[in-house]
Amino acid sequence: MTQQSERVLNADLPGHVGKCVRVEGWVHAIRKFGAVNFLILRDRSGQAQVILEPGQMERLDGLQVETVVAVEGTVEEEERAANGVEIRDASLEVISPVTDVLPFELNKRVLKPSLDVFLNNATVGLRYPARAATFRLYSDLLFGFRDYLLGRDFTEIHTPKLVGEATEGGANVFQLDYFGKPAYLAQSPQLYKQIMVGVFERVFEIGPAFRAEPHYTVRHINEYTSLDVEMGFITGPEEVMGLLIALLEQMVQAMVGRHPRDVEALGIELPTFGEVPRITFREAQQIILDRHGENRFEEPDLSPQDERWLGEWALEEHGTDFVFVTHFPTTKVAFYSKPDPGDPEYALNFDLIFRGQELVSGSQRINDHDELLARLEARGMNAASFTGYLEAFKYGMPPEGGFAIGSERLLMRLVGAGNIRETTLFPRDVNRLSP
RNA sequence: GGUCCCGUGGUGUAGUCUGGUUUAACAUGCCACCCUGUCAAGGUGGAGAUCGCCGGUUCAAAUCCGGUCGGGACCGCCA
Repeated sequence: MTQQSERVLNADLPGHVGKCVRVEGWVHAIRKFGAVNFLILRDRSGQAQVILEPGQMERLDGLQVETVVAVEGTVEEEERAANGVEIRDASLEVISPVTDVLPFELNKRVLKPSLDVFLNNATVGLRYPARAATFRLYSDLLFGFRDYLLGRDFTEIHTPKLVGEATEGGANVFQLDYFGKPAYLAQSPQLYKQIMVGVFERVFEIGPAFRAEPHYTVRHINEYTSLDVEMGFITGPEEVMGLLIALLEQMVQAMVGRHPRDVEALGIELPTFGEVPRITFREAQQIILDRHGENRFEEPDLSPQDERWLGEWALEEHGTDFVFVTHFPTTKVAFYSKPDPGDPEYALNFDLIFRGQELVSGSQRINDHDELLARLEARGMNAASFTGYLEAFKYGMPPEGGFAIGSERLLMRLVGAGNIRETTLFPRDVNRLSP
């Protein structure tokens, strides 16, 4: 049995100058010059340049890029190589040959295929370095999310996605057959996370949310990953909003700290936080009237155009990429949102707009059992189907509140993607159920 | 669900408005050959598309009309 060198990652090669190493990865590109050939090898850490003599080059005859290979050779300093080193005197071993031509080029500066073609071939398309980098940063954002919350005594939970009742009412749920009974895919962990405040005070969940709405927009998909936070013993929604901003700052820091080269390579414009303005729904409408001459006072909610305008306002007037809009009409918010005691027409809720798009919504919740019951009945909802939820309030619930971040939207806005499907690994939309 | 746009080699586009010198063009990819420093390599040559599908108008359709399927954008709704 021949002694096999231990694998070295491409990014670590500069620390192995003069040594014989083994690298493994995918053939990203080949540049043939007859006598001397360049092989660009890609692994999880990055790319490396290998010099292949013609005899070694022959081993790739008939094979395509993305062939998986192992290369053993000597690391040499080389100014002309991309990261200052290259591998010479290399011997190449094919680990997994590729004979089919790729559906589109992965080794060009720009990715050419339309989004539809890309997504139909996402299994290989995601290997495109910039796309892989995007999702590496997504992982960092989630790390930052966990890191911040665990550090503040939050408990991570996972609540069921198969539920017997539609979470918040409405018909926009996927129904399925559960041993002969109707069941639904959870549209939100909302009710369960509130229940869990009664156990842990502070909880969070990273999990899927399913929405059966047939929406055709660049910012909606039918399965998305929701970043849910819920906390008890709050003094008001302001406390929750403060935590949200600090949390987002840490998430961005995690991204920059863990993969600064990806941040740079993707040309990410880091968000400006500053003092995030907090305006009420009515104030937001006034701003739109003042700045754009559009009277929105009869509208029960903000339109996408309104959100874009408010994003511009926040940037120009407050130098921040964020703006809170609070106190939406009580009739418009979810049944569990607490009305403002000072003006019950409006709720103690908030939306956070990031770069002109709704990113987070949250509120202080009704924590009084009887008030909750009355609210359900006033809305014509069947209180009997909320028995388990209501029980948690019957047996003692502190003032509490929370929010949910659309994780793919956050990533979309950070990397400047034009469509949420670009920041979802395998998006589920009205027409797409595979891959 | 409403409105509007788009389907041309593997991929991305031009050509469509104003039907006919279009054996459908260009780039990239693929194949072959040349090249000792590329890094979006370069050069020469080659293969690859009955122009989404069905029907209609016409002497003639990628081009005009109708239907159909597929894709995209905006609105509604939301994260």
